[in-house]
Amino acid sequence: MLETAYLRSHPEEARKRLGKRNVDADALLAEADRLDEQRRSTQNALDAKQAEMNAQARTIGELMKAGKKAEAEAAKAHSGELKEAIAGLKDALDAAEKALHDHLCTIPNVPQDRVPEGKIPDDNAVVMQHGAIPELGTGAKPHWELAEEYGLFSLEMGVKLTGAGFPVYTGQGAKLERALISFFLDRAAEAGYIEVIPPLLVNADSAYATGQLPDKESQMYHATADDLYLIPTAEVPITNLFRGDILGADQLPVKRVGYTPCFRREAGSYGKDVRGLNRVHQFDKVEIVRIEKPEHSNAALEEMVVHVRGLLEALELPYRQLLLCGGDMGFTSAITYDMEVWSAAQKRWLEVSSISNFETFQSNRLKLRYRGEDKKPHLAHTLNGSALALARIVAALLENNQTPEGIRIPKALQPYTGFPLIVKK
RNA sequence: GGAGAGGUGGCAGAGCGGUCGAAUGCGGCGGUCUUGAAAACCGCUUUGCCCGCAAGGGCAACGGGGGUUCGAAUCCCUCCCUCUCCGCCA
Repeated sequence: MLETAYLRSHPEEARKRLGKRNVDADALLAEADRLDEQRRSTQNALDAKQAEMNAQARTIGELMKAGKKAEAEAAKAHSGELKEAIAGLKDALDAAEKALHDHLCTIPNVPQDRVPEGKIPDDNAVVMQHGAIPELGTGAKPHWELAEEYGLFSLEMGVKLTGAGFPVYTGQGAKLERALISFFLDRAAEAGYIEVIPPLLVNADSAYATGQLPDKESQMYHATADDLYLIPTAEVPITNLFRGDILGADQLPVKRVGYTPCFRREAGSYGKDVRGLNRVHQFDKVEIVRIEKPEHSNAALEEMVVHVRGLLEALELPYRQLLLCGGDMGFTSAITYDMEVWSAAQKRWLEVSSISNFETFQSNRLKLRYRGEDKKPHLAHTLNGSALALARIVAALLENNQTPEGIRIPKALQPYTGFPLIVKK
């Protein structure tokens, strides 16, 4: 959620930056301005009445103490209408605050200046590309066929247990999954991220604070008996760890990493996007989260990108880095890089990481602050990135490394799998 | 799931319905003293919103919500949470 203070102090900048989104920036900001103005004038009126009320109560207290009963009673006479006025203003203030808040919830974060213009994924900028695109011979198989052949995972088994989109990993496939998780966690630890194993269910307050609620409710599984939500990403519990905190300047930066399964309903998806592991309802992901001072958040973003590139290079996967255009960015982000790996049999790029700087958009809802040089609390910047999302990495690894002898495991991963080659069962 | 206890400032812990945003202790910050440090002593030390260039001022907040009252941290209702014991259990 954007800060009204920012909108008031930088109206032109906000309008310009928001203009890169597929939204009517002028209308959204004008309405925000109007509602904010209304809220403040109501607040002023209420404050004045309450000050009056307080003064009167104090007077009556003093009269009572002095034993001037009659005068005290007389002073009470006026209080009825004051009370009524206050009640009315309170209702008006609640309504004004709610209207403003609801409206602010519909305004996406303002993109940074370097975010490219554009409305669709084709407008994203390719920042860099790394690694040769492998040419597989004829007979190359997509990962879902390889999975069957080598007994690595089964979506059919998942259907029996749960429903579509819940893979069951078996044998070397299960081992590969576990190896990747350990590998990613170890690399993050080396980079200074402290590991966290959070709950997989969160309450509505948490889901709200990181922005999954109210707008993306349909993305999450909801355990209604206890009113808890299955996390769609570790970002939710890990970022919420710091909800409401005021961190000391010496506590920054905060660097956390967490492995969790992620649960997504993915309502409305269909077609080639959902074949095999391309899009599933449950997948494993290692997520890195950072809390930074504003002046350092963009440098932190680049550090995260370098970290993720290192992972992809260690896995010997061809990849490219995109800078998302204004129209394709997530609602809460100020700037996002996507990392995509080449899936050689499908001959397409698969998104395996999204690395974003949210600036104060999330921390405003989280009320996550740090104490600045001036000893006062300021909203911190939050960032996160996948490092990495497992299912699609597995898909690319299987496809790109298939050979007549079996599926080759990248060297860096072999200490974790314990085998250099996936062979037929 | 059953029974009981409790939710106050960073922590601990007070608080007759009337200047209580809140005693006191600890912690933290600044200062005096000291060659330095410790100790001792003195002062400061919550957050949000609003008005203001600032100085400063106003309003709100003692788990959440509602009620009683001229006035509530203090009384009533309700919800939530935590802890202890019992049951069940990886």
